[in-house]
Amino acid sequence: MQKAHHPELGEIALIEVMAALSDPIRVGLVRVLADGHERGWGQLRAPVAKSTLSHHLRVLRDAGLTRTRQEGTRCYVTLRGEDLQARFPGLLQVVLSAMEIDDVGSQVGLRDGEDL
Amino acid sequence: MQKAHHPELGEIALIEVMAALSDPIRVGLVRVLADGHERGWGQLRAPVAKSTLSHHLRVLRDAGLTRTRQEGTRCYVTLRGEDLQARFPGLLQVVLSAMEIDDVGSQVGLRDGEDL
DNA sequence: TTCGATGTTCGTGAAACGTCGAACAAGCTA
DNA sequence: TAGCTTGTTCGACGTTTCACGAACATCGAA
Repeated sequence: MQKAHHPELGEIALIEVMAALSDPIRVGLVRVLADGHERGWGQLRAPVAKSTLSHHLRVLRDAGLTRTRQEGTRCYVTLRGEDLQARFPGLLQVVLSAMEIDDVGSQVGLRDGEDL
Repeated sequence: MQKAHHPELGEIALIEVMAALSDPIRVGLVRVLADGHERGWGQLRAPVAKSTLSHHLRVLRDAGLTRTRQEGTRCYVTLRGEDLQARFPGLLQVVLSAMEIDDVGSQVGLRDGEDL
């Protein structure tokens, strides 16, 4: 499909990261990806239309939170855990903990019983 | 003037906190307040009209990040550092560090040479 | 009481956001 | 080739956000 711009490590901006994490759907996606496993696009289950999901994944990518890889017609997405740790140490960890405390984004999950 | 709703500790929502922190002016305000000192409204210097500043301070208050106290015609604002620590441990610390790394919100400061 | 200072609220407008369905592009598969 | 699947892109729409100036309310000072 196309370019899919990923920001460099040094280009990851705090404001955009925060903005990306201020939507429940996106927070849910981050939570699903938090185990570090790469996920196929189709495994993700969220209560929105596919165009909307595409939009949210793009916001996450543009903010530098995730990396998208393409293989044939499919996309795979991963959390940029190490990059985030390098750029803003501790941020991801703390936010993930906070997500659980507040139970944000639980509406997002994986298809059926896929866990790992 | 009026009510000025402050959320209870348990009502502080992660999504709103993140949303509040996704604006440079508000991040700057948080940074100024990060030393824990209470600040008079008039000490704050930000490149926006006063009605806009009022708006931002309201967003921070509604999100549970700050507490506003009134005395006569003046308002004083403080970071709810302890409450935040209790609700989302480590979050504020990490975000403050990230703010410095990315130098966000440096356009906001205190009037003249006021430091403490 | 009158004035000035301080913040809030209101009305407005521009921009951004979240959402959707439809149309499109690209790659498998038959 | 034709058709299916997958994901992106494109308006469109309504909501929310940010910004401003003007008007208002409140209090302290003159």
